[in-house]
Amino acid sequence: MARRVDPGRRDRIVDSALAVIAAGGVAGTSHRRVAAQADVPLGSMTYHFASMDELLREAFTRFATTVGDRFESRIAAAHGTDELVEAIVDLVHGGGLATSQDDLVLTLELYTLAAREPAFRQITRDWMRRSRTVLAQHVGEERTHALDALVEGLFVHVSLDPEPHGRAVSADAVRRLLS
Amino acid sequence: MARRVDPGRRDRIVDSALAVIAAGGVAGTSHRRVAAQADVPLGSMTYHFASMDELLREAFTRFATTVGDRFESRIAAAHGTDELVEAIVDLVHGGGLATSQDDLVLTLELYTLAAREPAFRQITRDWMRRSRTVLAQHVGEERTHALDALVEGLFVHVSLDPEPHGRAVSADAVRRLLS
Amino acid sequence: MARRVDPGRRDRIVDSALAVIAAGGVAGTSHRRVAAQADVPLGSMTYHFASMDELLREAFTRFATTVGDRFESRIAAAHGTDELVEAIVDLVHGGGLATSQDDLVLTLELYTLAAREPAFRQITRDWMRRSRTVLAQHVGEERTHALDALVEGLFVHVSLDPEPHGRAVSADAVRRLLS
Amino acid sequence: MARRVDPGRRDRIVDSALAVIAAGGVAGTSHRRVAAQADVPLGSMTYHFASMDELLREAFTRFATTVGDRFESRIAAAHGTDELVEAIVDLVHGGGLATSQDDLVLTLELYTLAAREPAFRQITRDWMRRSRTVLAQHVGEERTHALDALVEGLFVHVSLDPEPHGRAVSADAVRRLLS
DNA sequence: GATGAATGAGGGTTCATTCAT
DNA sequence: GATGAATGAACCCTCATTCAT
Repeated sequence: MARRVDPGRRDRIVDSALAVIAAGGVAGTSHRRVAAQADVPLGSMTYHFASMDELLREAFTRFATTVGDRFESRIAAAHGTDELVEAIVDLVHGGGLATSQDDLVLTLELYTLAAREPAFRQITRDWMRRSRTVLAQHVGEERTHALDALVEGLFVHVSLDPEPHGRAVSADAVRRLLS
Repeated sequence: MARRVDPGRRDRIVDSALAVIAAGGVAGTSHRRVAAQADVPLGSMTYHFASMDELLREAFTRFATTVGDRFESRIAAAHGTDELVEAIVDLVHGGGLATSQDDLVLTLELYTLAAREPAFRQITRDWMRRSRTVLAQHVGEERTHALDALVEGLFVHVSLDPEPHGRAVSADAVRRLLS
Repeated sequence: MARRVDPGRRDRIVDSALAVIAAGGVAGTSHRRVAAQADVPLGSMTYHFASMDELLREAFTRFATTVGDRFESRIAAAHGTDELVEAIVDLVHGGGLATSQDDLVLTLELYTLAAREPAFRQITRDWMRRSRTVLAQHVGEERTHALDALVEGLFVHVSLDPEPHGRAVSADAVRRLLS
Repeated sequence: MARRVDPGRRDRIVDSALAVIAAGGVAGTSHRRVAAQADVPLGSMTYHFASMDELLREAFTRFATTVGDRFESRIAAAHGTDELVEAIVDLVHGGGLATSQDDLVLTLELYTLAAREPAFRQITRDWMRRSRTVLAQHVGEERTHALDALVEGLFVHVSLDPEPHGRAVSADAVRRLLS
């Protein structure tokens, strides 16, 4: 059956889990489907991850880290208000918070889990904290809460609205919170 | 067996579905569980609702309408900027968008479905439109997008953050978008 | 797939469970094996019995009742000490407590479960009580405990010993407890 | 990793197996559980014992020897009928055949295996023979069968009955078989 | 119209055993 | 010699849906 030696298998399973979640939601995610996606025997799943929950936690932690990285590098590279506004608008309008519909799905699936289970709320809390820390490089710390929330809201609305509002609307709103 | 005459059964099933979803998520929702919650025979489920999807659509439509009603009545009752700000802050901080953790869960479950399935995106779109229509009573229509997005973002952050920001932060942000 | 109408299916499953237990022990009993034995779809198992435990409880209850019936009718038919002794010796030496090796296996499997789980101890307790009630028709109630225990021990030893003791040994012992 | 040098590991595995069997029955005994109990690597199990069956045989052999030792020393120490009766009653009523509920479980699990598999019947046969040999120090050999069987039955009934009979009942019965 | 009974598919998980190291 | 990693089979159970009544 070959494949007995397969380093990086754990990693591949985590990535496959994210792909499966993006395609069918957490509800549609099963050991069997993830195993197929990762080209790994079914028995290998619970060997590497004690339970489905553990796999989900690891997958979403990786996801939050990835998106957080994009957010951080884009925001950190901005200098001055104008560049910051542009960076945020880019992130919201398809530039980083979600590079595909998959990212939107994953974000919302994570929030949904977080709303029900404390273990996942830890992940979203860390994610939010990190975002605010990055924003605090440009704004007073007391402003980061509202700014981050606005980014959140704009992102969700742009993503879910079939006729989303334009970049100018987002830019104007951001600028108001910064002024 | 009693209960053969049971008007309002459809309604009760829909409400029960929302209760079950709030408790265990869409993923944990099954005909069996909803039937048990509604005290209705299992066979009755597929009789009243052709499929699970149909039941979910109806349940979330009702939910969006209920929350939308609360939003509308609170916003419509406000006169002048100060009252509007206070109304919004109330809604965000536990006053109407979510009267319990259940409402948060239901909101996010709906968004999650909407991100993946167009049929549910229709529900969120109508909900967002209605919100903006209500807000347009106070603000120019072009401002409603950003304002509604901010409300969204503040609500999610307040709800998911173990140490949420205070009312003053929300009030200040709202005021800036209104000015 | 025919077979949609199948009265007596529950009964057949219980009997099949006993057959499977006798063949491979409780440890070797699975829904699959019982379903195959009963010629019933696998899904039918947990429909009729909420859990494996419930099936086991019902199966062993039936078994205890069956053996108890044999014990009762044989003992009740005896008149006078001589006939009673002969009845007991018959029962012990292949005449009723176990009509086959299967009955021995089932008896011991039941005792084993009873030793670990109170739910099954209820079954053995009822069985023991019934035996003593029957014996009390011939002996003072205070003697039934020891007599029943002796029957138990003789039965187990006869059954497990590759070179079991003869009927005379059993008859003598019983007679001593009766005198 | 430590533990590479670990004499007595085989012994510890056997003892752990008995502990696991006592806790969850033979049915609930697995390599994994025994390995965990013995604090031994899983791979070590099939290295030391070719199969589960071999481990079970060794474990139950040890168990039968242990209980047999207790039986022997208690019986051998008795002088005269009165002391013998008291020794037996002690053994039956919590004094040696079972020093805990675990011993009862193990005894019955062994009988159950013996009823189905000849390899284990060898163990019970040797155990019974040894018991009779010890009893033969006090009684004519032809009486040991019935006496041992009575001990067996009294022990099981005392152990499984929620309201077990008293010591006097056992003492009287034993005395009758001795007279 | 309404429902209890039924079922095949699939769920997560545990397992004894194998094998490369 | 000893073991961590791996796996395919089997485990119990839940499910949406169908169907005879």
